[in-house]
Amino acid sequence: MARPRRPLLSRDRIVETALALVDAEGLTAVSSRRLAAELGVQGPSLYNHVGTMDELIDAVVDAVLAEVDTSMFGTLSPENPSWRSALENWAQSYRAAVAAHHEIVPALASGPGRRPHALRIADAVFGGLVAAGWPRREATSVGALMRYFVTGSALGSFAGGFPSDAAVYDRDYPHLNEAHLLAERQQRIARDAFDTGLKALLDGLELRYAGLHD
Amino acid sequence: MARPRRPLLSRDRIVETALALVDAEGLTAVSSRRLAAELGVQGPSLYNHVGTMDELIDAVVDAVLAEVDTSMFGTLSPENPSWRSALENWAQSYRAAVAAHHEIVPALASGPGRRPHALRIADAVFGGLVAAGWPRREATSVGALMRYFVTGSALGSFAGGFPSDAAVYDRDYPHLNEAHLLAERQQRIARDAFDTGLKALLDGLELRYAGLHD
DNA sequence: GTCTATATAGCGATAGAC
DNA sequence: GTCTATCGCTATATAGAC
Repeated sequence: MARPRRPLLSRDRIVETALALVDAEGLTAVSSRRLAAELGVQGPSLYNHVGTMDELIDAVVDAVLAEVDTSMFGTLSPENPSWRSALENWAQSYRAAVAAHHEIVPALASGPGRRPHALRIADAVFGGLVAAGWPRREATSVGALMRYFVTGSALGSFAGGFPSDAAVYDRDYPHLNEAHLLAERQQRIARDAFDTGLKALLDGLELRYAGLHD
Repeated sequence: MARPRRPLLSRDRIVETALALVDAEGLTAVSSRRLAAELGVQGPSLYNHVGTMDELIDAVVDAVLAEVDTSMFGTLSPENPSWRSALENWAQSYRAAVAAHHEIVPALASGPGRRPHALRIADAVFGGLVAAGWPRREATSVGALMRYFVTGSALGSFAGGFPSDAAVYDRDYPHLNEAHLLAERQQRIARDAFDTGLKALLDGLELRYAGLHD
């Protein structure tokens, strides 16, 4: 085939397909040839729409971050300074987005990169906190430390994925049912730890906020 | 050279050299050939001591975790229930270990894997918290959530490394000095966020601890 | 039983034809 | 804008030297 009348590929379609592939088979399944095959195309064709493979993975991560809801920060103001519920809502939304694509986790850690939605999120959080009465310098710290906790939770909870690990469990737990129970139990523990940590963190921040405003 | 009288390689020496290589040139510099060259040996020779390259990286990560100090947890008891300072000390030690080898960060995120020291750490934390009066179920959550925050901080603070990014900054900030200032500033922000978050988290946990014991 | 040598398969990426 | 062809790279398996 030579040049088709209408493009077969687009950057969006590539990113979309790559995310589906990551979800289904993990990050290592994404190679130029494999992904191209999924798109009904030859490997090098991708490079007309994407600079490098690393850049593509970055775009896939950003697509996941696009699902994070920061809308509540936009409603904050001196009259409605409910920053606590905004942070809580955002943290849960972030966790849910990563949980829905847990194979992406290792890539999440590879630096901030150039990820528009990461910036959008950081900006929304910072703006909301300032609007709710946090000093700018404090708001920077709070935004960062909340991000630390949320991403750390995502990593700790979902990294290394259980599904693909089933074979490993098998050696020690010959009954697959038990392996599933183990994974579920681990998930419940992670959920509890996240909720407990989020509450403790927000409680601690309320103390700090009160200390700043007396 | 054929078989030498005395082994040139050992697993420890390989891991040690790999860590030095990671520190100096980053994770991507570690390939079988490159690492073997560093050891004065041919690439495939490594496979006599190491299963796969991934397993080696896991061992390198574990070597970093070996530097994390958990000794204070061993001193906790009903008579000395100072779990707060033990957690604080441990968190700072963890951060310091990762900071000393920040190029390792992306690997830190690739699942728990089989890392003996990670288990040692989790066990020490859990044991100390229980000795200090935390119920077992709560201690599990607290250990996990603290790990979330600490690893998330390490990732957020050190991922993507600044040194190798200098070229990227260059485009927007033609003066290298400014790039350095930027990196330093970013480091100070991360440090502030970590300290603020650690304090808030521990404050929140003290509230919880008090709630459990009345 | 530890190393070297060789070979396979797959990777990202580029060049040039159409 | 997609193709074919190709380069140089990688991890890893296997065979054989000593």
